[in-house]
Amino acid sequence: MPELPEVETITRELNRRIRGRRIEKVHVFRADALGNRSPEAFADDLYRREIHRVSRRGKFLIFHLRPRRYLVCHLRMTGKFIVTAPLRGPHPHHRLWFALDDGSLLVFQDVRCLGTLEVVARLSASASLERLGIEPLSKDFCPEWLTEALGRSRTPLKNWLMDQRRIAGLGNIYASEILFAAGISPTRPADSIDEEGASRLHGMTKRILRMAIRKNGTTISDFRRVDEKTGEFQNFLQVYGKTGEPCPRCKTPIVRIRQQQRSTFYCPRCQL
DNA sequence: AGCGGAACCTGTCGGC
DNA sequence: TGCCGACAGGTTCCGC
Repeated sequence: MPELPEVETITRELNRRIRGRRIEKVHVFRADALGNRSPEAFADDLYRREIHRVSRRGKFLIFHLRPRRYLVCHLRMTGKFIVTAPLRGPHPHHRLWFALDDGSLLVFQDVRCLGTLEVVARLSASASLERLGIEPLSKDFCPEWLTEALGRSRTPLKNWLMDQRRIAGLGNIYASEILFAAGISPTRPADSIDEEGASRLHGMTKRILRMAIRKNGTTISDFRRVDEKTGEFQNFLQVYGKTGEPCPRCKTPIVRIRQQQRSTFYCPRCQL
């Protein structure tokens, strides 16, 4: 489900809704997300800590707690955080409840149970965070960095963009959309992109991510905001999921191919 | 280094 | 109606 813009949307909304709240109780209905951790140990780690703020790194959501702990979450395909008034009982896909000190409920729900929640004392103790590459909306992500990094790999560009060890936060939707906007084929080897192409790719990456954040992310089926509203960027997609539809630029039918067991959508005429 | 394939899960949809 | 395969905003591990 969520890529950088969706996680950023959730981060901002959680900051608005639950910053400063204290966790009074943790209910675990299904513990898949906790890995090997027992629900009791997990709950003990969080008990009575304050949610000081929420941040994002790549596609990870990070709750900064006081006294100091970090709850590091990955929503994978179908994970969601919803803030609601107290409920009588869990809905079928509710996996955890965090009861907060103002009476509201922070719900973690996840249809496919692929999401992960981890508590650490220092962020550097999280192996998954340590693996992540550059933040595409940071100043460090510049055309020079991109040109240099692309030159060191022969991987097909779409795969390259989705590798979280290189750039953190791009997934299947935005990789396709960025490549379309930049007019570059998803199958081109990374090191075949010249400086001008890298510069376009850099510009479109920033532009599309920013626009998607402004539209509160993309809802195809599952993604929901903290208040259960959908995002709006699905109305602005140019190629993702548009197999057979005319390319918005040249009217050539959009094509779907498989790369790394994922669908890639592109225009075979505009993207070279 | 990097690919394909499978695994982790559940749900939905289309075809027969 | 019901069964089966394909597919889904993700990541990781294994073998080659």
